Amino acid sequence: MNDKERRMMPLFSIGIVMKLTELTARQIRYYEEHKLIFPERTSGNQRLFSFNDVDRLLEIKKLLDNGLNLTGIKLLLDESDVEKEKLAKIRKSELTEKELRTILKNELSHPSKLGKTNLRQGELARFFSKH
Amino acid sequence: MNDKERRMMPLFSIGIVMKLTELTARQIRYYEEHKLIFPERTSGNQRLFSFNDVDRLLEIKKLLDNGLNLTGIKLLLDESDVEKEKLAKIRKSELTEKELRTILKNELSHPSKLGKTNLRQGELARFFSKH
DNA sequence: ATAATATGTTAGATAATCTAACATGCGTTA
DNA sequence: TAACGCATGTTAGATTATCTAACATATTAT
Repeated sequence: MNDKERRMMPLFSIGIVMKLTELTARQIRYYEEHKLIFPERTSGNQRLFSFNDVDRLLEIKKLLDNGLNLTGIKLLLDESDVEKEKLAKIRKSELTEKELRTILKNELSHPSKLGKTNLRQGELARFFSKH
Repeated sequence: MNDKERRMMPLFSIGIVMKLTELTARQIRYYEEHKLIFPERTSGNQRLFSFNDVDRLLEIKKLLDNGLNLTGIKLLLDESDVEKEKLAKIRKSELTEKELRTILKNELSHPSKLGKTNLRQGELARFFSKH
């Protein structure tokens, strides 16, 4: 099991997530309803959140504070996810030479957040990592 | 907030801990009853476990497999905790010269697990750390 | 053979969470 | 200004998860 999988493991009940994020249950469910997070469910239909989910909620909270609405936040986070995928692939060298050239070329014409602070590890992951 | 505090944060319901440890609720409660673990409680009296608690449960499970009984396990874990405290103090240089000399002298006559693999970071903590 | 240990199982109570509906405050727009 | 949409609050009723306590059972130690 690698870090990515660890951060995706469904671990936390909504009660804990409320404390970790200082969001209400209503808010958390509303964000799920609008497809900003995708918590797992127990066999009895209760939500189970991962580290990633909590990170995302903290990010959502911050962006709401900054005046964005849910639609904008969804766009931002989705794009951010795409960038993260790219970075992960690059790190693991899963790209062919051609793909890599395509990405880099594209990066030159439409600079994204690839490599910027935006892509550093999530708030909560840092919170719980060891160093 | 440092690592020690993070690992002590009450985060997991008993249901999650059951899955993480593959222990039954009965077993987990029994070990608490016998003072091997000390999970927190919610305001509604439901148990909340920390990383440390889960680590401890995995250790207990392993030792039971190896034929120890709860009494012996408690002794081992308690002693191990003492050693960890010593190590932590040493790391943070919270010891006077005299205390340090006392520890080292004692170490020579009654070698404990100080510094041995026994004191490496807990199973779960490693499980969830980033590298 | 009996006692102790560790765990299973059950019952009944309580806590936590779920969905769905309606309410509210606050900008935005017609 | 009135109507609307968005984000959130609140409530009700149902369901799931967890709790304690008691009794059952299998294995181990005396």
